[in-house]
Amino acid sequence: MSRHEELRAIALAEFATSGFAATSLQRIADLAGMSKASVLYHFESKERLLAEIVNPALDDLDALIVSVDEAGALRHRDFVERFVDLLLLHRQVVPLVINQGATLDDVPVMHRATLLMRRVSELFRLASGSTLEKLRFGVAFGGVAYTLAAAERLGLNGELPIDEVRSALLEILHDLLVPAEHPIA
Amino acid sequence: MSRHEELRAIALAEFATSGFAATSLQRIADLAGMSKASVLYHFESKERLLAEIVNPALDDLDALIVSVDEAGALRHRDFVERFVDLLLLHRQVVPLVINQGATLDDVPVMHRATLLMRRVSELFRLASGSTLEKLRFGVAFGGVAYTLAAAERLGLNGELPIDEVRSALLEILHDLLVPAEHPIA
DNA sequence: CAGAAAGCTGTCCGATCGGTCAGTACCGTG
DNA sequence: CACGGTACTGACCGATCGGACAGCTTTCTG
Repeated sequence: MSRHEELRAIALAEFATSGFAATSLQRIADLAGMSKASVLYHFESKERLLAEIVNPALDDLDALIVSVDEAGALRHRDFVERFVDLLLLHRQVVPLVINQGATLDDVPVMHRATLLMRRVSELFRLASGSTLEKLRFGVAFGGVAYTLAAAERLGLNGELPIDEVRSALLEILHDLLVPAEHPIA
Repeated sequence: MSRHEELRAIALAEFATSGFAATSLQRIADLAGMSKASVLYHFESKERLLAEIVNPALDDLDALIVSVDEAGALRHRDFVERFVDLLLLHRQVVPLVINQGATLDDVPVMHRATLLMRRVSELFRLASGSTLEKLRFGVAFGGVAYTLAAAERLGLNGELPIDEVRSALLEILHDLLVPAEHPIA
């Protein structure tokens, strides 16, 4: 792992657990065993460091949305599965965006995240749905993100087998997001 | 509304939308039309201000938990309803605790919040359940909290009728938390 | 070996942070 | 009128923040 990637990994872990504003460049430098000035040699600013961390995940999300747009129709079951895989792949970035997106929406990369999440919600055409449907969407994705954040924070990576988490999240999300398909109890 | 209460309300709104660390005493003072020194006259420290904001909600949660303990058994449906009402009553505090509890758990009042949430999870005996059950709990409460945070941030208070929100959240939470009672589709 | 480039650092800067303190204006009460 | 508390303020403090910059090594390359 290059020094550049190592710094990105360290910063991501700190941003996700302690918050962007609360994580100083000095702390990142200490964890990496170098000086603050060296961190700013690799990344021209703290904001740029954040952008390089978050953008890859947003790129993947963008690609997923585009592929759905091109397909013309949304196959819920299929989308939920790919979405969950994406969340798991970028599971450290998820809480960062979810928990601090509101606070940092003046930062370009976080604004991009907000726009992408809005497009996801429009994909489900739930933005114009009933209050219940809107809340189902919010609870589903907010809930998954929060759960991943908590798991990440408590270090349950080893304790909770990731494939179990995957199938559980799939079931929960499917229950919440595809209400039309499951019979009323 | 006394000056003291007014400051608490202003600070709560800022803490919830911008975060505790990112909200300076100077900003609170500006919003209240007074000097920073005056804010520190009313509240001996920034942490104390946070505590006075969060503790009333935690007191209510504590009382709810105690009443369940005394009842001996947990009636899921009943508890969920009272819990949702509590979340709605303190809906500005919820995102504050959920989103920033992890970051600020060295602050006593936030640590108290963490302990109380743990007791709630134990109430459902889901802490020792399967991975699926653990995740159901996380998704449910994380999702509700995130949704309330988003609604608060986007100013949907007027747009989303609160009684509609209440019944919708009840339905969603009940679906997620009382899986044994709803027949498999 | 020479010199360019990359990696890294100590030092300094202005701004802002939470918090302290002496002092001031206003208040109801004797 | 005098006075004791309440509300409030400007000035100041040390610490820390993100960032700029000149200069020092190390490494790569012709």
